[in-house]
Amino acid sequence: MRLSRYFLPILKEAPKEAEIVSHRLMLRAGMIRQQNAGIYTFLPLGLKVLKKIEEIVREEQNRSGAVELLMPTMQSADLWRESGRYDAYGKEMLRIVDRHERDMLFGPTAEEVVTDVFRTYVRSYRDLPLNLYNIQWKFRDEVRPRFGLMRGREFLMKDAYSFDVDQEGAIRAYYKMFVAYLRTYKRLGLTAIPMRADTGPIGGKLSHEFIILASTGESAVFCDKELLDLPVPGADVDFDGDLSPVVDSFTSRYAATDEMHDEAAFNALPAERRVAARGIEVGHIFSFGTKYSEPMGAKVAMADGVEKPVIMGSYGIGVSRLIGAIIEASHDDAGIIWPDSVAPFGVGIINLRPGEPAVEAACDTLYGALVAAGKDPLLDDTDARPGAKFASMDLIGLPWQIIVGPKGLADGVVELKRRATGEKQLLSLEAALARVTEKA
RNA sequence: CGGGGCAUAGCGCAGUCUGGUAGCGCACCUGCUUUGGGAGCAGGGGGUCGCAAGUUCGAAUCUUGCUGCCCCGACCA
Repeated sequence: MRLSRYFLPILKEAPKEAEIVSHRLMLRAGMIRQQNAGIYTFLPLGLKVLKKIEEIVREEQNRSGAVELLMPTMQSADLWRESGRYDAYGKEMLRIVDRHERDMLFGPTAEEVVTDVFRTYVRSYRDLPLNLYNIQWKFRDEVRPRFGLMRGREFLMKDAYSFDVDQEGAIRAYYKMFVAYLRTYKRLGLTAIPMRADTGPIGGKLSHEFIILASTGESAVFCDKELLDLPVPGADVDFDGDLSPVVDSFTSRYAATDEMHDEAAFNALPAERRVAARGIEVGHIFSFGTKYSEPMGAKVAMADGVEKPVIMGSYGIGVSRLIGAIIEASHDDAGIIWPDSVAPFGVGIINLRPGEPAVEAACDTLYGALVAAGKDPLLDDTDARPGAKFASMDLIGLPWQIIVGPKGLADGVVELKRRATGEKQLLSLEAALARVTEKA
């Protein structure tokens, strides 16, 4: 993409409503535009990041064996009356009456819809296990939306739902998601720590929040330092095999949010392993048995011919929230520092002297080669001054910058800069290209 | 939902206390000079001062009501 033909409204000063760093940087970098409290337009740059995160989430869900579908944003109140949640949910649910006076709602989650889909088609234990997921916009009419994308009212969520014949199968389904989540966050450049979560009135031990550490996190968290460096399974992990060693390696170490915190257990750790920090919740998984299958009649015939309600679990990742979370975890004074996996463009090329033939030619060569290599470059071909271009490129945080100017070209070199480290080196065009396109 | 704050040009702000018909920086447009870390000079465009009533000869400024947004707390991907 050539910047002169793109839509990237960069702001020098952040609007005053933005307080936390990720919100400020997203507004300044022209990624989002607030339309209402907790409701945002995703501008082109923000949309590119959202799509990249979404795709990584999707790949890891698929790898674990979950199957994607797409459920509607508008749901019928009748389904929610079946589960008993229509009255229970409260004001967070946005309720709408259509032209025929039918009660509708903007889905805050999709247990009811997915259970309805399941009961319509699945009749036999032989069709299980099954895990259905979708990546869809949700709406929760939060009392106090805040922190930009961290707590919006309209947000993009991946929500998966598992169906099993027995508790043993449900645990297996839970473990698959547990491992898929570890892999997902790892690929996003984040260190996420699973923490035991309150299961509420449903009970059961199977509930974890995935938390990333960031000073601006919403909740206080406590954990064993060893959790920060535990190995995460590779892409070759066998999801049909025994995942409990992996899960146990995480769950056997102390980790809790403040509401689940056990001071005594925490203090039993050696002092140097105690981590007390702030955290951002980026995922939540739990197993809830027959809470929905029972009242909604989602049953399968067992081998003996008797019908039994299925055991369910649900697994959420806040996809749009992750944009904010990644920025909270990865930025400096100059702006965002994108992990390579989610960067909106792979490489930024700065043309310091648009209109000068040698510089233009070098930029065109780089641009063409990077496009061919699939690196999706952004070429700043505008006539802004060098300082402004450097500042903008640092702000939007692309992993690599190639700076092309007449002085360097006179010596046959361009400057290659790594955004994360600030490291700069003077290289020939070919060497810079090779460096940027080599496999990480 | 309790507590606090803000609303003046696209963004950041001054002006409000003490009423006299709106200003600064950035951004934007034109021209010239400039060009390796947010350029300089000159000229220019853009605002029903959140909305509505009221007080007054006169309201951004005073009064009342409303709306929107932000922050702290309780709750959530």
